[in-house]
Formats: sequence, structure tokens, C-alpha cells
Amino acid sequence: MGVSKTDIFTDRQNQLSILAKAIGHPARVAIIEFLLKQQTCICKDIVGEVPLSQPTISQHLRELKKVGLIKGTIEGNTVCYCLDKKGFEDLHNYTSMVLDSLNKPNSECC
Amino acid sequence: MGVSKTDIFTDRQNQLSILAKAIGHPARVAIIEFLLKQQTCICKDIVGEVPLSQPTISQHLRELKKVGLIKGTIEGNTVCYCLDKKGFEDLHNYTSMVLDSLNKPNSECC
DNA sequence: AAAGTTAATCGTAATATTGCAATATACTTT
DNA sequence: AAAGTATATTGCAATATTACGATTAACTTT
Repeated sequence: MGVSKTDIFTDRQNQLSILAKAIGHPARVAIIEFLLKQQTCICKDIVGEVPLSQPTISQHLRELKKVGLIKGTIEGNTVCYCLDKKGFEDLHNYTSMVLDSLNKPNSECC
Repeated sequence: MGVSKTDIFTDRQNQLSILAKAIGHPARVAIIEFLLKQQTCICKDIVGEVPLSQPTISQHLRELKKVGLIKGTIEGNTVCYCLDKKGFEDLHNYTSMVLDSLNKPNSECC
């Protein structure tokens, strides 16, 4: 029914899926890419770089912030957004774990 | 409108988002976890392990297969599903790149 | 204070996703 | 071949996501 039955999964499973889902949109990947490129993180101009409307960008930023992939600090008129290591480390650890496991001798298959 | 405007993003941005999105559901994280635990990959019993109906599991498997996170080979009556390194490596390289970039001296922010 | 700027929120339309019952397909065993 | 088993597909209902115009909120400049 379009409902994810989060209650039947472990916290870790839910956490990982939430993180991955947040990256699961090209606009958000583009935003992340833009934030990486910026030396300074005064980020008022993500709009203009990413060809989506200001409300849409704002919504994507909120999504990324909610799951801990970016941080935002208000600076007067402006909001300074920048990447938050923690979320990426979490995902990185996950893929490391999977790959380590797949590289073990006994894991060959198919 | 619920439409992702994939045409305005780069192939790489779309590819990463597609991969991440596939992991962006707890059932699929659970399926991946189950496939990791199995020595053998005769996987008829994901249903039963993951508390969702057979059609739902089948749908999630198709999703994972479509994006290259698992492979499935038909073996008579059964389908042998197992993880596909490539997709995970791709994601792993991405998070590595992001973290490397964030760990550079000049990237401090917020 | 009036006007301008930046970003968030609200409301809403369009589309996508999730989940499952019912059914279909394809192989295996009897 | 009939019955059984494993998996995929179809159809549909419920919910979620995406996008944006309009508006609001909050700060800055004039």
C-alpha cells in the first residue's frame, strides 16, 4: 500500500535505508556534489546551479539535513549548508562490510 | 509532480541515485543482509525470513537486480540470488570520494 | 520604516512506490 | 499427465514523493 512497514525491520536496517534513500534522488546527489566543490559553504546559490525551483531545493535540503548528510547554520539572511561526515561514514562502513564479506573465500556464488 | 527530472542531471548523478534508492528500503536492506549471511545462495527462503509476502519479496528482488546489486540464476525450479559486487563497489567508491574530499584540510566548515 | 533578499512552508497536482491477493508460468515430482 | 513447488506478473488500493506557485518569515539594506 505504499507504506513501508518499518516496525518489522531492525533499527539498523531502517537507518541504512533512510540514509540511502536520501541519496536516492539525482537532485540530492547534485546538491551533494555542489557542496563538495565549494570551498566556502555559503550556499545560497544552490538554486541557480541545480535547475530546480527554490522551494524544491529547499525541500531536498531539508531531506538531506533530516537524515544527517548535511548541516545547516543560519548566518543572518543566509543559510550555510555543508556536508556532514557522519552520514557518509555510516554508509561507507556499510558498503565496506558488504564488500569485505563478499571478498571472503567462501562467498563465491553464481 | 512526483517526476524526477532525470534528464537535467548527469549520468553519474542518476546512476548513483538509482543505486542508493535501491538500498533505500528496509526490506531490501534485510534481503541484502540475508544474502550475506547465507553460505549457499539458494535463496528460495527469503520469503519466510523477511516477513513480507512472496509477491512483495519478488518485487524487491527485481528492483535490486535491475540496478545491479544482486544477480539471479535460474536453477530448475528455484532461483539462486546472490549479491553482485559491482553495485556495492560503485557506492563504496562514491562514499570514499566524498569522505576523502571532506577530510582535506580546506574543507572544514560549519 | 520601506523595499529588497534569502530561505522555509503551505497547498496542491502529478507521479511513484509499496504491498498483497489472485493468477500465471515453469519446472519437478509422483 | 496430475499434483506440487517456486517464482513472476497483474491489478489495484493506500501512501509517499516530487515539483512548484504562492505565501510567509526573518533578516538587511536603503
